Amino acid sequence: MSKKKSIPANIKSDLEKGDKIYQPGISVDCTIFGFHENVLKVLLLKIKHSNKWALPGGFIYKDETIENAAYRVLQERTGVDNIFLQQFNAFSDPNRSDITIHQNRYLEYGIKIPKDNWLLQRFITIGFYALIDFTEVDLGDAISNEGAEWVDINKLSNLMMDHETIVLKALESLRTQLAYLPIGRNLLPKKFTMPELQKLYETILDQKLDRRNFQRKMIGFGILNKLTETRKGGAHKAPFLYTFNDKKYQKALKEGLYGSW
Amino acid sequence: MSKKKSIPANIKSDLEKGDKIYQPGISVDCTIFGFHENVLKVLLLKIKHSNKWALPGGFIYKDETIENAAYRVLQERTGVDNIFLQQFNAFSDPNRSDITIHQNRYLEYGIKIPKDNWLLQRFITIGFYALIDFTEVDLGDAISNEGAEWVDINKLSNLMMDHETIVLKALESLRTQLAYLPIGRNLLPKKFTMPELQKLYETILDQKLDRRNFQRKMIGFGILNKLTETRKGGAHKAPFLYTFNDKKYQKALKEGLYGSW
DNA sequence: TTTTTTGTGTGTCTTTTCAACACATTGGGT
DNA sequence: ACCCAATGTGTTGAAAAGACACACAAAAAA
Repeated sequence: MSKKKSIPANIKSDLEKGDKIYQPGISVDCTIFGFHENVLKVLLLKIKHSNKWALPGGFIYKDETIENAAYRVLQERTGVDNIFLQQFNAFSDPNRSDITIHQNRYLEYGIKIPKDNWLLQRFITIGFYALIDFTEVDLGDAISNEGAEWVDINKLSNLMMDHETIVLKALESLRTQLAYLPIGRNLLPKKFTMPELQKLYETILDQKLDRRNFQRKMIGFGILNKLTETRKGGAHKAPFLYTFNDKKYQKALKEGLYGSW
Repeated sequence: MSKKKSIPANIKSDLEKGDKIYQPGISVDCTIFGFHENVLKVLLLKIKHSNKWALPGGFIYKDETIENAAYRVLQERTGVDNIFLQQFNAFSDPNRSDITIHQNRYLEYGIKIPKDNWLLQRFITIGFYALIDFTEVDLGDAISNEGAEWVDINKLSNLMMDHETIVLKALESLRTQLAYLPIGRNLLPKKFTMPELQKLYETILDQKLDRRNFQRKMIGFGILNKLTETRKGGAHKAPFLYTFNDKKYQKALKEGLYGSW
């Protein structure tokens, strides 16, 4: 048995008055994608006293939209502002919840959650996925006391509840969107090279692309600014740096990269 | 004042015990698309004692998925079995609800809904869209006592709450999916002609398509069976009839019409 | 300093796809 | 029997996609 610790005020009030301030039975969960060292990663939270991992998620205040709730969660966890956020699916398996997670969380403070407490109800969760510039996130700082880590999308294991399903569905949605929407603006640093952008695409799509055709296609989209600078320091010929043309990028986000039919 | 009518048992129990049997604060709303006389239509319900229209929707039982709830709603309203159903968005504007609609509904029976009743809470709704063979729906039969009507997608008016927003978003999703998924299987009768299929596409996309290129493209997808029969009776050359190849159609639904990159 | 290594920049050719168009065919109307 | 209008089918040129070759530059090795 662990020694009783004093319970933080917000955790206590969530338990006792959560049903008054939150929309009951609904939550948001965010699959946060980041790109680092040529690997696509998702931000996961370590659950205390357990070997399981969870997606950052939260509840919805009675007077806010789910989009706002998702953004709030992202802000709290990453501190980043420049985020692409996209709702993609609601998950509603009646058995998706795992009440032991909540119970263990409060057991730490010597509290047993009453059976009829709102936290132990069935929850339906709205899945969002977010694209974030890995380099702007400071895990130690903005993240809560529970451990947080970027996990390789291909090495997921021990996710709680249906969170692995959610991540995989998020990835599927991202891949689909990649076909007709520009991405990268939020996953890469301000300045980046063409090979870096290509690696990002290859990683998300999980397939090799032809270097020269990729470049021609990307430039054809007309959303890039080629800079005169190059990225020195690499072991070989210095590639040019690019930035996204914000105006045209936004336009492409609205209208799509192709004109459809 | 209208004379009090006796209240149906299920309506009464919904009010009194709805919070016990339904997931609170969540609903599903279905945008049901049908295609008739070269017009894309949605199935709307007339709200009693009001000039407003509503999407068919419903609540979610505590032990069912939202997909199941949506399917249940469709079954109740259309009686049709062969339905393509797709979740596309959750709508969560805190002010989207309109409690007067519920109140008026119960006022008919002389009942005033208590302020704290679950029905008057804020609701978040999950939007589904459905594709249905117009010819298989019998409005008079399966539909509830409130009037139901197929309404031209271009002539929407007086929809309650945010239901017009939901319909438009559904249409947008349908258009997007059209680009990489086969549709038609559920919107057209078993046998159909190429011109009919083309009209469907033109209507959804709201643009003219070249007759010959369209045919080549469709056949190229490999999801059609060309029959030896023709559709006689038209004033001109009899077009061939087609059916969908169910096996290949299902495969295309899973994998998409193109192989992506 | 010179050479080697290797990832990057750019051009060309071929193949495939897409888009525009022309003519023959057929069923019903007159 | 003839005409009309919509359907069936083929062709052609333009555009996009895919495959490939060679030149260049920065760091590392010699």
